[in-house]
Amino acid sequence: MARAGLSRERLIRAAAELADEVGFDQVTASALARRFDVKVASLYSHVKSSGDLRTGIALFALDELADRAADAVAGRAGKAALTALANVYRDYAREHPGRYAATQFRLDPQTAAASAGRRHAQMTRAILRGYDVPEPDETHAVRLLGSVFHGYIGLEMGGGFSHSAPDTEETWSRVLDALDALLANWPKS
Amino acid sequence: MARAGLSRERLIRAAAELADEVGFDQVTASALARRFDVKVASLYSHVKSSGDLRTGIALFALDELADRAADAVAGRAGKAALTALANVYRDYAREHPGRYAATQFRLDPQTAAASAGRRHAQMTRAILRGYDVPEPDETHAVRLLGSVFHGYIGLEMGGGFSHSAPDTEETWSRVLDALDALLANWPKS
DNA sequence: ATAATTTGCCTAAAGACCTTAGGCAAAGTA
DNA sequence: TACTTTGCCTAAGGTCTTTAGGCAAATTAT
Repeated sequence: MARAGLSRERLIRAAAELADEVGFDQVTASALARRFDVKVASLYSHVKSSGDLRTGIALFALDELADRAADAVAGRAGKAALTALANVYRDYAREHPGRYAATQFRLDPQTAAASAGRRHAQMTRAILRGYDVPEPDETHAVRLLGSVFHGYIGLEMGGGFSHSAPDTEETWSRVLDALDALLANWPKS
Repeated sequence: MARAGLSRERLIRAAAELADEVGFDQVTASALARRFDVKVASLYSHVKSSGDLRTGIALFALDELADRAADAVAGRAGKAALTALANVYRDYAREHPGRYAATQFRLDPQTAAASAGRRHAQMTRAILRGYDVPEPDETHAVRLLGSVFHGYIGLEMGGGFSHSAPDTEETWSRVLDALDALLANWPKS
């Protein structure tokens, strides 16, 4: 019987696509097996468990997203960099909702440390260099930016802004303006 | 055989407690049945489905949280109100992680409209009255506050701030300072 | 080229969960 | 006390996860 040519890489890639189509938490070993026209048990040679599969998607997405972010901030500074980074996150979430969701999958500390998480923090930090945020406050600012991006995207995708009047594009740009202003006049501690 | 005295109310209450103990997405009809020492099928007279159960928890949590929020903002204005509201959310998330998670469960528009969601938006809006945010910008500000609260709590609970230096309490208070300052000098559109 | 080994996918099976259908006994009503 | 309703039960079919053991295809060695 011909082989299907499975591999951890291919499985995770396909699982990421599946996540975008049906939602991250609907990603199931069975569905993935079906997609490869293979029996479920066959996946277990390549992936330790269902959780391991999810972890794989998360790491993949984190990495892909970090690559895009790095591209976006390269050669930009100040508000241009801020906007570019923010839009990368938001666009990624819209384009690849499943992968974006995977991005928030809780990883154990080990795995998290080895993930692209650091790169993300690093990039946000880089943006602050275009502003006058004093060094000891950097982490606070990084966390604030992370919160706003993550929070806004979460609410927007979750339909939290659905039935209110002004469209979300405008709010988004106002939010970025506000963040820019805030970083520009960072309150002296 | 003596009856267990199930009811939709009791089931949802217990499910909310279960959620806090094992996590919202580990809330399962089976686990709940076990807790009542009852067969799983018995739940289906009181609850339409597993999803219906989750919806129930979500509505319950949304309501409980809105009550706490209302208490907190009552008699306060300006920064005091802002801080109080923000802390209600954060404290609730820490005290009742499962219920807080339920709060973000995606409801269908019908159900969402009938939920306490409006009350939440209303309270955030009320806080803006202590600041000079022009009326047409209110929605933008409400969304920004929601994003920051939701985003910060999500990252903090998800361990996103775990292995960085300054403690999260300080960041939190700096974030609230920043929001206060931002609302106080809301940029003219 | 053939033999030996490794690897990949399969079948089988057991456990957990969800959900529906139909039954019997307890609670509530006539 | 007889009748009706309601609550929890058993039974059963379906999905998903995971482990164990087998056979055949691919790879490597002879």
